Amino acid sequence: MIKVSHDCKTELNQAELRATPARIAVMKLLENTTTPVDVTMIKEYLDEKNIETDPATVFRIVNMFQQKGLVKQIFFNEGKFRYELAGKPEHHHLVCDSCGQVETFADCAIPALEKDIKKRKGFKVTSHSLEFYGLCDNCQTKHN
Amino acid sequence: MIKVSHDCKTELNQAELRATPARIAVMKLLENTTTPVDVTMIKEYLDEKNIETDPATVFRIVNMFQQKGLVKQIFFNEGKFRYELAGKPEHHHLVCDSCGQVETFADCAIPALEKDIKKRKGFKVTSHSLEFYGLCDNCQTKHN
DNA sequence: ATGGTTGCAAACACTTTGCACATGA
DNA sequence: TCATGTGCAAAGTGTTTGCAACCAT
Repeated sequence: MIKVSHDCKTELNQAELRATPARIAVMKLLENTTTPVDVTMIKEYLDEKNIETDPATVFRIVNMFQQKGLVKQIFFNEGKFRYELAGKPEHHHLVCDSCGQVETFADCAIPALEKDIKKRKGFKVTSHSLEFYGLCDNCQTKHN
Repeated sequence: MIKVSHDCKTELNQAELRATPARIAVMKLLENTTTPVDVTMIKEYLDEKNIETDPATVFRIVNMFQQKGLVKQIFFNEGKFRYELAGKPEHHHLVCDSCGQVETFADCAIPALEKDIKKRKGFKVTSHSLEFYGLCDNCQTKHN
């Protein structure tokens, strides 16, 4: 029983959030994009869809989504946050320093590391961030 | 031949930077601290040492240091950058969500992962960031 | 002496907040 | 209806920049 297309409205209501046009559109964007997006990108998307908003509202939306556990904040050393849908299978990002393209990479050895950290440091890991920076396949051939 | 205490002045000159009081002090702070520091913390340290500066100068100093490869920018999901001396052995940070204390953790499996990434994605990793968030030993007993 | 550095003030980018108005349930 | 959301404007951070004065080399 595969649910191909989410019903954003219901999804929002389940999170105890009212389904406003802006929120529905942000949900849709997040569901259809593979790269984490920042507030400016979201705003541009809303503009395209002729949904009037201002940045403050977009910030409020993503913050609320985050609080409800719908999205995850990501940081790429750009001085601003990006957001992606939470609940995706564990994965990390490969950020190209040259073209900015973002690939994803699953399957890493972190869970084992976390156990090790607990054992050796007594520190209980609840989350982590792991991003890789470098050159994507394309940019390697272009530039060197 | 172990060099116990660095000569910050020489070190700066080697990096083609003039050894000003502020820069020397920042070098010293970085050498004597185990936790990555942000600009505000640096500024406070300089105040204590009665070295007049303003934040713009501190930003210029850390940016210049970074450009010269003397320091590394670190991000802890706080909305601002921290800095630590570059050239330390590879390690990662354990950031306590409760008290903010930062421990370090060496020896992780990333280098092997990077090879895997190159093989599977063609992406050439030049750097990565890996931080863990959770509860330090102390805060686990205090809060739960 | 002179070019790298700094202080100050102003500008920027990103993000948050207060309040009156609008709207989804 | 009425609590929840939004628009607008203003303010709060963190960071960068232009320019004249300053100081390390």
